[in-house]
Order: sequence, then C-alpha cells, then structure tokens
Amino acid sequence: MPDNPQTQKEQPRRRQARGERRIAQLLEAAARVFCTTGYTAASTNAIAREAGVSPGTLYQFFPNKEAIAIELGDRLVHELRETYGEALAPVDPATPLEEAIGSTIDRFMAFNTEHPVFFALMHGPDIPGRMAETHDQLHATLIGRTEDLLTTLMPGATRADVTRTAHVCFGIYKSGLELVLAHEGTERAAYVQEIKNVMVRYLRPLVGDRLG
Amino acid sequence: MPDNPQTQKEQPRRRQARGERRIAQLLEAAARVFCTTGYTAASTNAIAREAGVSPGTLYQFFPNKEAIAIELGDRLVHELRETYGEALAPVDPATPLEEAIGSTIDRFMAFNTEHPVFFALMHGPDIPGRMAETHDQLHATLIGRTEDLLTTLMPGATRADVTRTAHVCFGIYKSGLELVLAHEGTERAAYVQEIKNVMVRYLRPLVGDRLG
DNA sequence: GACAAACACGAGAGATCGCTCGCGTTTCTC
DNA sequence: GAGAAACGCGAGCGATCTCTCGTGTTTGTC
Repeated sequence: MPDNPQTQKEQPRRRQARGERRIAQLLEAAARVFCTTGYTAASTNAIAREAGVSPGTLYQFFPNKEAIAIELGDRLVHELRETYGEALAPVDPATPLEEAIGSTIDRFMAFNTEHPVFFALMHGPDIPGRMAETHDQLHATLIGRTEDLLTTLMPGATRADVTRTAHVCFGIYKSGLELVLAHEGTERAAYVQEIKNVMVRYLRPLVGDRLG
Repeated sequence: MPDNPQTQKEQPRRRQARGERRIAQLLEAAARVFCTTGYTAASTNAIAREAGVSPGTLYQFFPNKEAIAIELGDRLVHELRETYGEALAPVDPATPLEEAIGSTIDRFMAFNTEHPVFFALMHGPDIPGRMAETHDQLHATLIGRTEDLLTTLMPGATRADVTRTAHVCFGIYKSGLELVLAHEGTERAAYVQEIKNVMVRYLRPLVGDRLG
C-alpha cells in the first residue's frame, strides 16, 4: 500500500537540519511564553520574538498557533509515556503503601517540575480543540491505570466507587502539584511530603491491611 | 469633611430603578457568559447580547469589561462574608473532627455550587488586575482563619508547618470543588463525602486525640 | 556553478474585540 | 407640560492579533 493521499495528508516538505533546529528553538520559546502568559494570551509574534525569528519564519514550520501547542503537548506526552510509563504499572503486593505512593508521586512530580509548561497547557481553561483530545486521552489512561491498581486493593468496592476514588487521587495530586510549583527548595520538598501524607492517609482505610 | 474630590472619585450619576434592574440583569448575564467561556474569552458584546441589550447600554453602567467582573466578584465576596462568615469561626473543642470539617465543607460547597461563576472567576488564570487583589485578600483571610484553627489543634507545630497545612487543606477543598461541580445528584453528594474523608483522614493524625 | 527547494524576513491584510459617540426615548422633578 | 437627566441604541473607531505574501538568502544536488 503506497502513499495514500487520504491518510497521508501532505508532507512534500523535506526538512533540513537548520529547520529542525528552528522547530526545537520555537517550541522552547513557546514553552516559556505559554508558561508565563498562558495559551490564549500568548501571541505568535511574542513566541517568534522570544525565539529570535520573524513571524513569517514561525509560520514556515507551524500552520497556526494551535499546532504549536499541539506539537509541544504531543512531544511532552510522548516523553511522559516513554520515561514514566511504568510509574503506574502493577505494584508488588508486598510493597508498603507509603513506598508505592511515594515513588509514584516522586516520578510524576519530577516530570511536572521539569516541564512546568505541561501543567499550564493541560490545566488551563483555554486549551485548543485537539489539545483537549490529547489531554482527555492521557487523563483517561491515567485514571484507568489508577482504577486497575485500586481494583486489586478495594475488593469490596463497586466500579463507581473505584472510579470516584481514582478521580479523588488525581485531584489530590493536581492540587498538590499547584502548591509544589508555587514553592522552591526545602519548602517545595515539604509540600511533596505533605501530598504523600494526604494520599496515604486517604487510601490506607480503603485498602485495609494490604500493602503493609 | 465634605465631599473630597480626591477620595470621592465621581458619582454625579443618580441611578433610577430601571438602571438598577439593568445592572442586575447585566451581572446575571455576565455570570452565565463567564461560566461558560471564562473571563478573557467572554466578549462584552456577548454579555450585552445575553442580557438582551446593546453594547452601548452595557457601557452606560460599567466603565469597562474589568469593572463587570470586579462588581460581580465584590457582590459574591460580600455575600460569602455575610452568609458564610462564621463558617471558619473558632469551633467548640468538644466538637468531633468529622462534624467540624463536615459542616464547614457543606457551607462552602453550598455557596460554590449556588454560584459556580465564583470558582470560574477566582480560579481562572486570566483574571483582571484588581480582581486578583480581591481574590488574594479573600484567600489570605481564609488561610488566616484556617491557620488560627489549626494553631490551637497543632500545639507542637511551627508557624511554617501550620501555614503549609492550611494551604494543603485549601488545595484539597479546591480540587474537590472541581470534582463536585463536574457531577450531579447522588454522584455529586458522594464526591462531597469523599472530600470530607480526605480532609478528616489528613488532619486526624495532626490534631492528635483532640476534637473527638 | 547552476538550479531548485528550504529558509528567512517583515509589512500588512483580514478579523475580532473593547469601547465611543451621536442621537432618539423614557423617566423624574417642578 | 416643560426641561433635565438617565436610559437605550448600534454603527464604527482604534488597537490588537493571527496569518499571508512577495521578496531575498542559504543550503543541497548534479
């Protein structure tokens, strides 16, 4: 099956090394601008200026503003899945609850503090259309993994209970992330520990005497 | 000290009953539009259309778009302080922890579900300048009250510990509110109960054997 | 070195939005 | 009922933002 114009949209463009560099440069600039001003308030001219190029050059590589956020989001999601995909894998039932929750939170906190634009793009109320799809897809995946973990730990719970608990865990993490990103150094570390405490104390009665 | 033009900015405008009605009408319309699209994306023309008046009429009562959000926010904050001000008052030490937390969360949830625009205005990343002041002021007040409550319950903790705990409680409530607003009926009630569980289990070890 | 394609520029077209202004209507006051 | 002031309208001004286009430069291929 050769190139199908139906599915193979259009890519007669052969990028040069210079072009790839510009793309990376523009995405880094966009990440900085999105972080400080949010998606909607970020102007394409500002992104181009931040990258040190002209508006026309920006549109040589991205068809529109939304595509910049989408490409940035896709690359981040890809890195998240690649590097931290095993963070929600099934845990050894012998693992203490503190340790299981602690290492999971540490992994995700590390990613989010290293890429603060991820939170800005996924959490902002002004995300573009296809970006919302990517977000919903990732969200569903993470909720699903959490549900799987919780199902083995909450034998007596209904499906709705498990789903609700997973959403509450996710909410706890998100609010904790907001606090963590707002602080630095030892205070930040203290907030990470507090979020672990919240999660452990919330889940301990649900899982009964399992997991330590 | 008669009218001082320095502090008494300018109000030679004597509102008629019709005008007061229009203002209320416009604020209700603005609340609906802000709720669905957020502050920045909400156009003044859309607010006027939602209220069934012309753009010119809107600007007869509000000097600019920011003033609409500020007036709306001020009225909500005023109602919050009036009606729910005692929600964070000092509690009787004999009150069980579950009951103290439960009634407080119920009060605030009632207000927030009755005025969903409040969350949209206070939480959005695109709030206007003076709106942020109102928000920070209210936030500081609520955090301060929470700190006062926690101080009496955490005798051995440092000031920084108390502050951090108060922020964590606030974050738990906010993330819970987001979940509550996203659901209806019995599922909403179940989420309210879950948030109470999270809060109680988080605070129980901190307060020791006090409060039941 | 010649040709094509990718890259780069920046002025500005086109669209949107906040807000104004001139004028007509309703309400209040006497 | 007459004058003033508040209310109401909607076309459109000016600012801003996304995105285009004509032109010039750099890079890859033969």
